[in-house]
Amino acid sequence: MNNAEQAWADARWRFIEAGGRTTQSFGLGRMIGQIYAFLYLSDEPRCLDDIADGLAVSKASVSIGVRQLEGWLAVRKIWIKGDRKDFYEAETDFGVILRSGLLDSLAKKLNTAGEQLALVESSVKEAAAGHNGDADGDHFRNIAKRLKEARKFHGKLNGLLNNPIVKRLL
Amino acid sequence: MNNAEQAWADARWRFIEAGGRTTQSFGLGRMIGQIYAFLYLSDEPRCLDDIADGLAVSKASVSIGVRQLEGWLAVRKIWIKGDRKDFYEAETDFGVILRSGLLDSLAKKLNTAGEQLALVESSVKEAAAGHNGDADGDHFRNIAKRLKEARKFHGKLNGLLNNPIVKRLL
DNA sequence: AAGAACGTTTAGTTATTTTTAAACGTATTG
DNA sequence: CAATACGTTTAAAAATAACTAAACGTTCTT
Repeated sequence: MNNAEQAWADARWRFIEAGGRTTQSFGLGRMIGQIYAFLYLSDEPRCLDDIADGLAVSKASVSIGVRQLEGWLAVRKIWIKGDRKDFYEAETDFGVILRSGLLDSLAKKLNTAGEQLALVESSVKEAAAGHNGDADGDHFRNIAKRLKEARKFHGKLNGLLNNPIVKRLL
Repeated sequence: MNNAEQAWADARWRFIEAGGRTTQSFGLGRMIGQIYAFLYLSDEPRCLDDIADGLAVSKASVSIGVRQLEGWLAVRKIWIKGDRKDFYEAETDFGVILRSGLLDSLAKKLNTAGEQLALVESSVKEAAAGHNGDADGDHFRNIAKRLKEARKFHGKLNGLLNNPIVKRLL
């Protein structure tokens, strides 16, 4: 391998590692980013073994990671006739990934958070009702007020995530 | 503890746990969400020991977690005269937290990702230049094209994060 | 100045997550 | 139908992250 080739191999590997660190920092695990980066730097589809070899990890890890990526539409399964292997290629349109994959899961998390808010809010209202006029009542009513604000913000965020203008910007 | 009180204690604890799970799912760790939820349901500032007792964890964990939360402006240190303890209260304006804390760190991550993109892009361009006309050259030029698109998207995202309209919506 | 009350750091432990090797199931080939 | 080539599952190992107890350094109190 000559100098130029080595330089490219180095750059490529650093990019893959950076991808891994990035997804890691979002709590998605290292494999996800590494696999995606690997496929992103391939202009032709790759099979599981290619990926596993390329990243020096087990095929099992790749199998799991690839499935996750597929769920987010970050990666696409390619059928090559005459070959039994599953091939994968990276979705290069980040807008698709963001909209269909990541923002979706964000919206879901936001939703369960909202449910928890509603639960505790109704509970604190009940508590407040049971302490009408006394000092503890003030305590509960204060908290109820906060929770109401929180729910308002929750709605605002939800709206933003579904805002067509914002979506268009991606 | 009577029935109503027990119901409130339960709801409260479930809320705290849900907070922990939420931050966990974002890769921020469980403590962060639990501490924040605890303070959020207190209408008066709490010291480290209060929090540690309330969550049944060590003071060391709380000390670390609280510092993290402070960095995001999600929690504020309160000085109560005549008391040497540090008290903390939750920032109840989620807009502040999002803008000053979370989006900031998101922007930073986006930025380092952009740097990596630029690095690998310049490297692939060099590689392409070294293979002018041959088949490998096409390979490199294909990848270069992708990376250019990626950088474009990166810029778009960056713009969105700094978009005043979006900021106003929070 | 000694003692007590803090918050922080750190070294070690525990818990969790990630990764792997091997077993497995299925489809394909000879 | 036996052998091979796959992708997936799973149980265990390895790596990582979270958490704690104890030691520490400060600041306050007496």
